[in-house]
Amino acid sequence: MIRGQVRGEVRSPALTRLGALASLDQAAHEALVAAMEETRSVRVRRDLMTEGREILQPLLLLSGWAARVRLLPDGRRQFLSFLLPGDLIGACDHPHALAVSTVVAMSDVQVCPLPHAEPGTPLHVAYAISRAMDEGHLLAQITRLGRLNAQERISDLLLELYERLTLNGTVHGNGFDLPLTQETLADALGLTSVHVNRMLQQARREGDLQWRVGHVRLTDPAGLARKIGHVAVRVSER
Amino acid sequence: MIRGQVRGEVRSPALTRLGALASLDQAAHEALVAAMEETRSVRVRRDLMTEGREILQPLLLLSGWAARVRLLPDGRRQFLSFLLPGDLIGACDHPHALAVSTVVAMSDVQVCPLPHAEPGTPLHVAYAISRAMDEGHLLAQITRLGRLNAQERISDLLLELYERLTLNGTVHGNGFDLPLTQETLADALGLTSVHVNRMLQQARREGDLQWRVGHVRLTDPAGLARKIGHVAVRVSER
DNA sequence: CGAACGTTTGATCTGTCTCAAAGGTGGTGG
DNA sequence: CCACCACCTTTGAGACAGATCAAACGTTCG
Repeated sequence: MIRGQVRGEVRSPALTRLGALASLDQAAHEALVAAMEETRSVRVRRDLMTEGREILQPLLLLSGWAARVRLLPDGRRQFLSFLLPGDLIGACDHPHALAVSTVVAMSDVQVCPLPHAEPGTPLHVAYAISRAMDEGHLLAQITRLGRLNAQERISDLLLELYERLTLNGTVHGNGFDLPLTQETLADALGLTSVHVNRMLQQARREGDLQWRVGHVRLTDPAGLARKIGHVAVRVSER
Repeated sequence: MIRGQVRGEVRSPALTRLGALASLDQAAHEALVAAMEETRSVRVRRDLMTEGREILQPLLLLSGWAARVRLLPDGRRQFLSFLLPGDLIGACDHPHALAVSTVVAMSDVQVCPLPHAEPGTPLHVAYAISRAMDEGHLLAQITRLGRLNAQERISDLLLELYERLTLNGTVHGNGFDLPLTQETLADALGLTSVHVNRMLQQARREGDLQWRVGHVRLTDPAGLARKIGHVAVRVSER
């Protein structure tokens, strides 16, 4: 149990999230502190990992947002998923693993090497759960793109982000910072920025949300979820 | 090394694939044979796993096709990915894992419990690679739905299936069996069956492929890949 | 032979895209 | 403190890819 009763330095959204996935023990705490010694900052728009290149070191995202992205030869761009504090980056466990997607910083971010976890330990469990949730988010993204209309896509994604950020304690009064432009949102949702703009206006008119650059507030997350049939990702009991 | 020089009973597309991912040793071979003792058949359209329910036992798909699918409250359906012989089903390693998607049999299939693999063994590596490829396929699906048009989506998916089936040796003369209707294809590609039909006709007219119920042949896979900018999933060196 | 299932066709409609330009807003330097 | 620039957001008009609805046509198989 590290949450709260530990020196200030290790309190962070990233740790709040990992602690929410599994009750971390002393060993986990030590591994985290050790890894965080090697924290490094990466500027917005810089790549953290490149598709097709070997993964030299899996990372833990400590602060800021990143995204997995794929670029088509003709310039089309598709964001595959967003990575938030506490998310693992490039954690796969076979030798000479290649990154299956590029990971780019959506804001200035801090990352550290992924703390080592012995099989069977709480931290190891937290990683497994994190990976399972990641997969759940990819499936949600597929469903969004394949079968939801523009309006639903936007609400569904914002609800996902709302739920994920709630896990690491950075949602306040149903609002949260989101370092995305309407253009990046569009490239995540398979839409154009013009259409995203119009749909956001409509959502505001209907009172579903408030938007200003870098920040959204959902008026009534539960109600919105009901309205569009959104269900949260669940990967283990309770 | 099991490929080929082993009793007939253990030659199968599923094993060919696993052997292609990592050079399997005697231990792997024995684990596979043991697990296959408990092979069970599942009828087309039956569920192999249900979203939100605990995964009692991870499975190995031995023959036939399955698919991960998500159903929306109003009846919309989205196929998330297809599972082919040699693919793992529900292999995640945290306690009380819940299935993040329903898995349904697209044809009559055979499955067995996932053979046990010790960390560090070839079979374990094969599983890790298989999971990484699975993730790659999900990312490909996201890109298809988000940024490709109808024509490209169809070609891209067929190319993926072509490449995956090549891995387990069931492609002959650039053709392969595919137990999908135009309707199921549509639900995988985020289109309507009517539109899939028209785009398939166009592809045939352009000489890209031949289609008959349950079977496709790609005239020139490499050329088609070039034409639409398709790239195969790669997760490790070589 | 009939029923079930999958494919094909036609006509019309609409959600989203495209292109193009104007309006806001925040930050930086003079 | 103002002027300017870069970056977002907003607006309008028109075009098009793909949806919708409805019906007919083939096959396969019991």
